[in-house]
Order: sequence, then structure tokens, then C-alpha cells
Amino acid sequence: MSSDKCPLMAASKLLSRKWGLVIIYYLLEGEKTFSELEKKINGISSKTLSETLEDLVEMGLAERIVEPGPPVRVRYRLTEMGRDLERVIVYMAEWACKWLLKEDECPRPKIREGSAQS
Amino acid sequence: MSSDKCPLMAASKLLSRKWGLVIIYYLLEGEKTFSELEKKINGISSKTLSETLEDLVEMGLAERIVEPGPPVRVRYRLTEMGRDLERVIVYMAEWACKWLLKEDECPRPKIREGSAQS
DNA sequence: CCGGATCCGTTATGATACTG
DNA sequence: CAGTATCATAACGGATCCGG
Repeated sequence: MSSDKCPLMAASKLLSRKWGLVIIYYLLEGEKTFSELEKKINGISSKTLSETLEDLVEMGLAERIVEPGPPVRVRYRLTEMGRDLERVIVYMAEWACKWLLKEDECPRPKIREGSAQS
Repeated sequence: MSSDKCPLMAASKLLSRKWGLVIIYYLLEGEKTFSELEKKINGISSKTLSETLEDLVEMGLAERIVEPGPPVRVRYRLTEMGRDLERVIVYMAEWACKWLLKEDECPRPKIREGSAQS
């Protein structure tokens, strides 16, 4: 049988979203609004950001929090499941620093410690 | 400023390939031929496998090794840069096991020991 | 302005068939 | 065995538009 249970294939919905891990990387810094993410993530279109956020919420990785206005504010926050990707993302970032970037382009991860945010 | 150097964005070519990390996951077990990968990775089309392998080689993550035949054999092997993704992939696999799979569907990683580590 | 939705063109992926 | 060719769908990017 070729049906090995490959855990990475179970995660393929996440992995196949081009900006999924990048968005989570920035959400690890803390909650962000739609337009904060849009400004941070240079190169993403609002359409793709919107769709990817929807998918992240649907996958249970992030929460969409609507603060009734006016003005209405929508914030996105990682769930525990999403925050649990921190190690993956930190190591991926280190890998990219090592192999893809110059030393001086390599930022210190800005992951928040003690992430109790309720 | 929006021009943060985000290491994950530098890796976006890899991350945006749906099957990239999955292929590397299996190549971490050792060299594989095209059809071995095709059998292992259920759900990938030969076209996408072919294109993704080309990209992995072009990105420097894997090598394409042609054994003159007949019959000609083509094997794919990770480079050091590719093997260095091991931590990322192992943690991603663990994450998927924890959140996406049932306990009994969660295989022990079959990564080969004795490879160069940093 | 904010948080998208809609339309449209381009690229990536999937299914199937076929080739050296 | 190791791919290519062809065609269809899905994801992505750019631009525009819209209700609050």
C-alpha cells in the first residue's frame, strides 16, 4: 500500500497556501488587524490576504475578532493550535536566514514570550 | 516601515510549492527515484512531481543523479541545504500529528541518523 | 480610511494520455 | 522508468468597487 500516513500531507492545506506561514509569523508577534497585516506583508494582495485569513480561521489556526464600532475593527489572533506552529516557523526563519539571506538581513525573531493574551 | 526583511518571504518560493516540503520529508529517508516518490506521495500528479523536483534542484535543495543505463535510473538526493530543513520538517510533522491526525496514525519519523547537523 | 468583495488575467496543480 | 503533452480547475495578483 502506498497509503503511508504522512503528517505533512495532512498539513498540505496549510502548506499549500503561499502566505499561510508568513501570516502566522507576523501574528506570532501579537494580534493584528487586516490592514496591519497588509502593510507588514509586502507583496500580498488584499484578496489573497482575505482568503488566506479565512482559511486560517477555518482550519482553526486563527480567530477573527470583531470589535463593534464605530469604527468597526477586525483583529486576527492565533489560537493555541496556531501558536503551536511557533517552533516550526522559528526554525524555518533560521533556515532562511542561514541559506537565503545575508547575515545583516537576518532579523531577531520578534516572537512574544509568555504569550498569555486573554 | 513595511520593508521588514521577513525570512519566511525569502523562502516563499519553497513554501508556495504545495508538495515541496512533503517531497523533502520523504527524501530525508534517503535517496529516491521518481517513481518511488510518486508511489510514496499519494495524490501528487507526475507533472507536479516533475516540476517541483526541478524547482527543488534549481533552488539547491536537491540533486538529480542520473545513473547511465540501460536502464537509466534517476535518483534524487537532498543537498546539505535541503537536509538542513530536517528540524523544520520534523517539527511540522509533529505538529500535524498532534493537531491533525489521530495518535495511531502518527508515524515515527524515519529520518536517517548520522547526517551533518549544525 | 477599513475590511473586504468582484472582475479579470496569469500561474500552479490535477487527471489523463502518451512517449523514448 | 522518467518523465511530456494537453486540457480543466484552483490559487494568486492587480485593479476596482462598496457599505460603514
